Amino acid sequence: MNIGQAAKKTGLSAKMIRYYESIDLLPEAGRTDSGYRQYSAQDLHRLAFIKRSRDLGFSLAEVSQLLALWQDRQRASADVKALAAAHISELERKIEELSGLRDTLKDLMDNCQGNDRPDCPILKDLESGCCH
Amino acid sequence: MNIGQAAKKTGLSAKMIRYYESIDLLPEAGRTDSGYRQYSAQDLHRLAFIKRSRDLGFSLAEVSQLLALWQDRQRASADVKALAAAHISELERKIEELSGLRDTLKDLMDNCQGNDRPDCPILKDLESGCCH
DNA sequence: GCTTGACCTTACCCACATGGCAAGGTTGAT
DNA sequence: ATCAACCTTGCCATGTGGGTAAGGTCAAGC
Repeated sequence: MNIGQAAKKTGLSAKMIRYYESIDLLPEAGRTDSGYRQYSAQDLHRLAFIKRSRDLGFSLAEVSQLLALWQDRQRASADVKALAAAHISELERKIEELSGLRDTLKDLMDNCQGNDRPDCPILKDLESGCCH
Repeated sequence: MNIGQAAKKTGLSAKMIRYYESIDLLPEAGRTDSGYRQYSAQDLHRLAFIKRSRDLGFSLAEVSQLLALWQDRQRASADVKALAAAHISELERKIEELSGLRDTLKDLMDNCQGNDRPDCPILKDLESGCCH
């Protein structure tokens, strides 16, 4: 199967499949005589694993670790669970960070008339950190 | 005041101050005879505005718009409020997205024993999107 | 056999916001 | 004079892609 078909079947772009190969997330694909990459059902399986992992927000470095665990029949499920837990922690950290920003902005917005006049507590806050 | 001092006072790095100047977020700084950039209290004020805006999660493009409104004495506070509202919407979209990922991962984790054995529902999920 | 269009290849440049490093000039204090 | 601490510009890197160009290949239709 050519790269375009593999891309369609997995939801990845051909570009990204080549990129993953270039950073050794994928082994070098087989080639036809004319140099076209060829993908087997097993290759598609690996690509789909990557796609799903990315969709769940894992970084490529994390995907690399997950792939290693996936391939390792001696793995301990605790290792996978630890990776997932670390990722969840990171997600929660980001969620907290963004929620804090949202709350701050909401407070500022609620105090802003939002009319034709220039007075604006949002701008007042933004300039407030200044050098006094 | 030299760039290092301005950086310390605003919490920005000297590198970023130069970068902001290069992308016209800042006017070209004054220079000493030997070429050192010089910053006035007014310059610091603008830098602090940028810092605070960045800390609230606005992109540099949004900061640019905020600066324009800040400088415009004829501005309507509604315009500032609209910018803030758009940013809040974006924050909430991201929060929802991350929360969804977190919930999915939590479900998977809860079903994983996390022991020495290789069986792992997390890996099973990751490979599940495959080509059948 | 030739053309055409769809596919493939590599190799660049772009984004975002920032960090790092190198090579060299300036300043101020000792 | 020297030395440290500052400044300058310029280049490279990050991570996860998108775009685009110049060229090779393949299959279908004529």
